[in-house]
Amino acid sequence: MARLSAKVRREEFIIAAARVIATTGVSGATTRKIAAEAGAPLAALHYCFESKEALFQALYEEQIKTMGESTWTIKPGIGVAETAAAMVPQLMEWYEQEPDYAQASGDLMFWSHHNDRALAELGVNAALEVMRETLRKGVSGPEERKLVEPLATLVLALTDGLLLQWLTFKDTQLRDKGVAAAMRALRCFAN
Amino acid sequence: MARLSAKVRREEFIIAAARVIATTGVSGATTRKIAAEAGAPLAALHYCFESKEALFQALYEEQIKTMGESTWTIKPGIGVAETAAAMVPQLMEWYEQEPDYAQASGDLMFWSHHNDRALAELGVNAALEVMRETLRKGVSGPEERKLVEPLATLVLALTDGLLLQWLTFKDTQLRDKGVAAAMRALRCFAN
Amino acid sequence: MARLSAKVRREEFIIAAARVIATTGVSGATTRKIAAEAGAPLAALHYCFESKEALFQALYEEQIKTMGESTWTIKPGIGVAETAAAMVPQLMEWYEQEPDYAQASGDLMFWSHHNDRALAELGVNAALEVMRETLRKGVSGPEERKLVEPLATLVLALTDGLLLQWLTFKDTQLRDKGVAAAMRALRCFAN
Amino acid sequence: MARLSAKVRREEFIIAAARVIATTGVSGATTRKIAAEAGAPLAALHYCFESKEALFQALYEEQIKTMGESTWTIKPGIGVAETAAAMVPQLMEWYEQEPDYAQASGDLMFWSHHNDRALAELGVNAALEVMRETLRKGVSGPEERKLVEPLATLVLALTDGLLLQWLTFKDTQLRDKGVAAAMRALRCFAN
DNA sequence: GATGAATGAGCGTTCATTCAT
DNA sequence: TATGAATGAACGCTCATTCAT
Repeated sequence: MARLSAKVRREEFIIAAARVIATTGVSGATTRKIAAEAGAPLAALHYCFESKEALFQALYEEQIKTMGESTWTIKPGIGVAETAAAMVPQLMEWYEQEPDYAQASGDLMFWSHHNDRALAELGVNAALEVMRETLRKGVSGPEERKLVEPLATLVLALTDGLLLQWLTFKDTQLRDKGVAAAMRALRCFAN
Repeated sequence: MARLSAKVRREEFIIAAARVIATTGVSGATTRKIAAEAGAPLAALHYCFESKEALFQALYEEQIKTMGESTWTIKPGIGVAETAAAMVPQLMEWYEQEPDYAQASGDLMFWSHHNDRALAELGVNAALEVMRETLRKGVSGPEERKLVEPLATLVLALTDGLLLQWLTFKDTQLRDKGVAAAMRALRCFAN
Repeated sequence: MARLSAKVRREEFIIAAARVIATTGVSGATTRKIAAEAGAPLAALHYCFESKEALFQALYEEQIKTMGESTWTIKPGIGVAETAAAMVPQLMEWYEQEPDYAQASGDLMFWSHHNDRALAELGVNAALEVMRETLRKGVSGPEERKLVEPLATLVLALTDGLLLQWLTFKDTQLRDKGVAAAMRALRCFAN
Repeated sequence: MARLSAKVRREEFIIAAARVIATTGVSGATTRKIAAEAGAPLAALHYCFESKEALFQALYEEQIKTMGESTWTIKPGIGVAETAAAMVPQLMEWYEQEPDYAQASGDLMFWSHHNDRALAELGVNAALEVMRETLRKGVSGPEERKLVEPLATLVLALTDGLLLQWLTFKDTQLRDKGVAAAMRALRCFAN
């Protein structure tokens, strides 16, 4: 019970941290604000996490894990071109459904550059791996295998880039045009 | 310290701010660190800028301006496909030559999301406009005009996304593969 | 520093603030000086009070309360004339016994004019009410009731005015002459 | 011309200081605010005055001088009682006509306690002397001479005290009642 | 185990003042 | 002489963290 409670508390702090970072950025995300957002006493934060940095790491790691566990609606063997194309709108949709996580994820990406390069690399590598795995599921022929790697890079770059534009404008129309263009680019790249 | 024109001083603070942000991130970029990096007394910072925030804005605005003034080696009338393709390596090269500005620019992009949304939009809009203008120079036929807009979005998204990967790994080989893939994607998108 | 109840700590800061204000005036009463005077770390001040202003308010409010709780040696039914006359030396004596509070009280009176007018009015109203109440205790006949209000004003004005002179010269002889004159004026005013 | 200009400038700074002190109190009266209020460059203040303190002293001295030069409408030989009584409303009227000077004067009185005791004493002594002189003009018989000293003390104390109440409430009715009471007290004191 | 109390370090900013011209 | 430029010192305050209970 106590063990569980601690786990639950950790999770609550992580969620609160995401919300606060999404609102104020990393530089404005103080322990006080996070504790308040979590509805927990300030000292509890350091009871659950060694430091604020550790909390941010945990959040970033969780976001990486979440991305890995995300379910993609991909028809197996549909071909890498269609698979890659299908990934873009699905990712962007997830960003829209979880705007706090999307925003915080970007903030933490840059934060990790300055505070934990290994984690930063882990994050991008994890994302790349997710792309690869998903693409592999769609592979329809042996010669398509060679396309998995560059497509993974492309899909990640495109979705990151489009996320930036989305976070800036929050403009659905603009986003959809970008998504359509990205899909077409990926399709013809792979054909 | 010798008497300097306010303009020179401002510029020095801006350069120092870029370096400090590139090293520590926005959250670690304190006025004292920036002043030390600039070799100036702390009070001088507030003599030149109303606030730390104003300094960051000035830096971000300058980066936007710099991007607009960057010279592209584009052969006029070469066609939008080739133009778009040519832009990717040129931008990435600039990022490599100015790593501090590249890193700080990313940090400030997210910082502006939380502190000055108008500036954030200005930044992305400026970048998009640069892409459009450059693409227009390469337009070879009237039917290519329609491609300028989606290509601008794509080039920006791709280069932003590749910058993220580059900032994370600083791996030249990886970057070149990404650049090659992006170029191919853009070429076949436009043909 | 040992663990202290928040109440005790607050009180210590208030006393320290009174001493510092009495010495340096409000404009010289910095948080650092007050904390040093209280023998407490600077951060503790802001743990107990929201701001320096809040500490000053608390001090001023306490002084108002203290004044209300002060015990007057008044024989009931002695008549308003004698009561009013008796109040002057008693108040001046208290000022002499608590010179820091007397001085700080004057400083804060003017400080409150500029920072919290409501508090300033509260202070004077509280003082007036104390005068009224005390005078009422001395009332010996129904026709004296009408004298309570003007006497309250007069006693307060006279004691404030004499306090100013006392704070300036700290001259006991001078003060006693002033007190004697004030007593005579009040006596014959009421007869 | 230049000499005159310097003199004029000094005067302008003094007037500006009075206004700023009246508005913000001594603690909020910064050199910048005063210079701005005077419409003069900041450095000019230190060109005219050795320090901010010197400016405040000059202001306080001028206020003392002004008080000495104030013209009283006193009928000679009317008797000390009537003279004293007549002084109260005249002073209060002057306070109403020059609210900034009245407020600043009070602030500076307490400021001088902490920064220049000699000046503080000078101020009160000057005020007392003004009271004495004016009272002497009204003396109607030799036996009234003895009343000049205590009356001077009383008039000053009463007007200071009433000023405090006036500055706090800015309530004309209340002030007039206080003035009436003070006049009656002075009259019967001297008869 | 859980938390209110406490704090050293450092924050962004403003101050009165001086200096170079 | 007159002033924009410049600054050391200090300001009020908040930070992440620890400690006593």
